[in-house]
Amino acid sequence: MLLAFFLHVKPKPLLPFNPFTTCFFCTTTRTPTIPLITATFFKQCKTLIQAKLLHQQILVQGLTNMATSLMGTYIACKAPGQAILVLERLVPTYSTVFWWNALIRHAVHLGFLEDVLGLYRKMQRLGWRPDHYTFPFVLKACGELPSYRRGASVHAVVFANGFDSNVFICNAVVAMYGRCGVLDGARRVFEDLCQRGIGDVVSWNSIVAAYVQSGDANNALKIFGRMTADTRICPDAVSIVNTLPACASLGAWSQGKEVHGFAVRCGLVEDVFVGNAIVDMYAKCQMMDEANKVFERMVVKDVVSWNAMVTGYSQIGRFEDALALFEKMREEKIKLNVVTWSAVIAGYAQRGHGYEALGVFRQMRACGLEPNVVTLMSLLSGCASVGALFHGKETHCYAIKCILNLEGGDSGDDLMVINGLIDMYGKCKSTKVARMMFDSMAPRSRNVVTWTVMIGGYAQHGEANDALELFSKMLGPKNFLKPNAFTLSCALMACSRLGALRCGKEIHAHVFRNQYDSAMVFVANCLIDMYSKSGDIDAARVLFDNMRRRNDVSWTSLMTGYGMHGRGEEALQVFDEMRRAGWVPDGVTLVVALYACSHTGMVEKGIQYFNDMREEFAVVPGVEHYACMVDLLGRAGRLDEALRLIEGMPMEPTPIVWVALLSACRTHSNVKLGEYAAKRLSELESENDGSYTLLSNIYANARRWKDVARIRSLMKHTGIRKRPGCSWVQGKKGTATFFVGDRSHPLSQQIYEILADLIQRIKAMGYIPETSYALHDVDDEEKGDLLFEHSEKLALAYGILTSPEGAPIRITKNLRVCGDCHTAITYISKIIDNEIILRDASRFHHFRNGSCSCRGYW
DNA sequence: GTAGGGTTAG
Repeated sequence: MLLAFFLHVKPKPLLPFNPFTTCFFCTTTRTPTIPLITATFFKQCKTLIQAKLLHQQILVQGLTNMATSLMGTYIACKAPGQAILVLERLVPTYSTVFWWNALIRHAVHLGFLEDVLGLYRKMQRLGWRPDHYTFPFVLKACGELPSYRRGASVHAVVFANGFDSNVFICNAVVAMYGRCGVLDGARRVFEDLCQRGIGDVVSWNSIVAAYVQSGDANNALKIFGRMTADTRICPDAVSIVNTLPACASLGAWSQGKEVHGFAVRCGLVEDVFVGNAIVDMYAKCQMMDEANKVFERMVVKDVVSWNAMVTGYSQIGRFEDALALFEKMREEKIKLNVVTWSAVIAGYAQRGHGYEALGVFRQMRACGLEPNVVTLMSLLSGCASVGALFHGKETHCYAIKCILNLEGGDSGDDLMVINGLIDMYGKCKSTKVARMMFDSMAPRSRNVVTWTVMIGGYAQHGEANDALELFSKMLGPKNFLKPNAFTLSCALMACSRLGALRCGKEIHAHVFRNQYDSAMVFVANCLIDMYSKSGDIDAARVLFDNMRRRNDVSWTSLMTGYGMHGRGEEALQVFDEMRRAGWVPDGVTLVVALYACSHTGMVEKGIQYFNDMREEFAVVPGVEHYACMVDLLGRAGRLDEALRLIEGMPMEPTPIVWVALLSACRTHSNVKLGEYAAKRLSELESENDGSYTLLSNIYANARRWKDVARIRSLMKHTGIRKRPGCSWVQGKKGTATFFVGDRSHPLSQQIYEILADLIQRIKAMGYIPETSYALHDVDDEEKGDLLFEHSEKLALAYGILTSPEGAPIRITKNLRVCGDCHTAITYISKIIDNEIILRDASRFHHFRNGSCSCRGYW
């Protein structure tokens, strides 16, 4: 017998662990001995082969009393079939319900929940009746899966077999229903227990936990109240620990305080879990001083207590305190866990400090801790916030290594990480990679967030058409998923970018038909933005007036709309109303107010706001405010003042400031200052095609053709190409897009005919082409021809061709409108009936009867 | 029975 065993063992000496070869020789006599099988063997068994070796040895030695451990080992090696074989063959004579229960217990402990249910079914098929010991385990498995259907059938068996008098089992039923989210089921069983007077503290705790887990904090607190009033029941630590998160989620600090007091009276505060729950409750209610008081008094603290404090500080924006506490943890040699590190990483990420987040992540790795899903999610949002594509890719590698289940079958965590990755790639302007990930997913595994981050990625990076296409695909019959408020906001953002009024209105109708109460303010603000950026500021106003609830963004969005449409007085009226309504303008609101002033020529008013910012609004002027002021003074032709303002700035001017000055120089034909601004821009290494074009236009206007040529060759050398101007019109049959000299449209011939006719007619009215807007050193007549083919003129001709009489023609241009086109369109508006609404990169122009709403401040 | 995480606007 022994020899046979030797023969079996010997051929596999290379296994990393072999319980038998390691202790098979007596060290003194060098003779073979029979190994003593201990619990360690079972624990160390990690592979199926090792488990089978152990199995052999148990057979050889006839150690049937070790069958339970062996079954557990097989289950741990993911071989429940083998475990059942043990049950059926190894101990046929002993095979009783007891053994089945042992097996089921092992499977539950190891989390093999499907196997638990398989075993449960099989034992019944073989004629074994589950007993009082079986049911709690099986119910636990149903709850954790969760599977209401199977849970309910187990409940039926419990009921049919008269186990409903067993409190232990009934409590498990309550917990099972709770975990499956079937609250009325849980409640019925619980109330039944109470009525029969057999409910114990565990029953009460279970029903409270059920409500808390389902997010019904109100009912959880109600039941806790009933529990404290019931003299037969004495709440324990678990009751407290269950209830406090309910207070926290409601922000119900006063009820939390009562629970805290109750815990003190019952002497339960000494319990670390209770202490932690109290600290956490105060932290979540943003009462960090209270939290700190409890934390300081805690006799026993663990890493959870510290983490609750660190997270609390981080989440209310007291990140310095969070970091200080984090340092203290390290000083006091508290063993940091992955939660601690993740909290700090998330803190940095939330403040947009992606690189610091990465640094902390590296430290965490250096401590030998593996990131988990939460760490990676925080890290990804950090990378996304700063557009750190390279680090994002690095995180992607970690995700593949540590988390993503590459064998398919997306678990919830996988999906979350994939969504985070798509979001990161989208925000880092790698929409192509994002889309590849999106497309490579099984359609059914995508959820609303997956679609939203992809749509949002497109919308944020100027690929608004793709965003809307994807949005309509999402609603299509193949993948109908109900968009949530986030999705709608992203889609509306895309509409805003395109000026896609028709599509925006469809989304508005969808919002109207479906209830989006919880996030209505957010969505309504996006609608205001969409209407105003699509040219219908009055619709935006109606929407604003009808809002039941507003926030500061609502007000600012409306102001922005009025400002863009050149209705600066109304913008400032809204500003005043906003303040009268009790809202405190922030930095953004002031930028919008200044912007409204600058686009309407209210120079003095703007200067006044700017000077009063600190005292009246308690906002320290930032670079963006200075840029607005340079724009304001520049548009008004006060270029010297603008320059002086820049020179007096307390911070380094950013490119936007110089661009503002440069474009003012273009408008007011100031070559010298324009050259200076362009030089400063190039020092900041942020020359873009726009600044070259502006400078070139300035030279052309001064007829300095050599300089124009120089700029052109400079652009060639540096590889910077002028972004092609592009205009589009939203027609009934979709969008028609035009580039300069575009002849690709099917109606091209008619468009050019109409245009030629219009030009003839306005020339007769006194229009003179402003040739300085053409970027070519050719004679004036030819330049005039190039001007006539500008995209906005083509778009207008198409609009006239296709619009019904009297209907407004809405044109959008990706760059600022060309000065010559502006003049030409002003003339044209005199001879046609339609209002022309032109949106360019800077603002709206409403042309009607030979004048434009911008009154020259474009 | 306790802690941490994803998508939206001016």
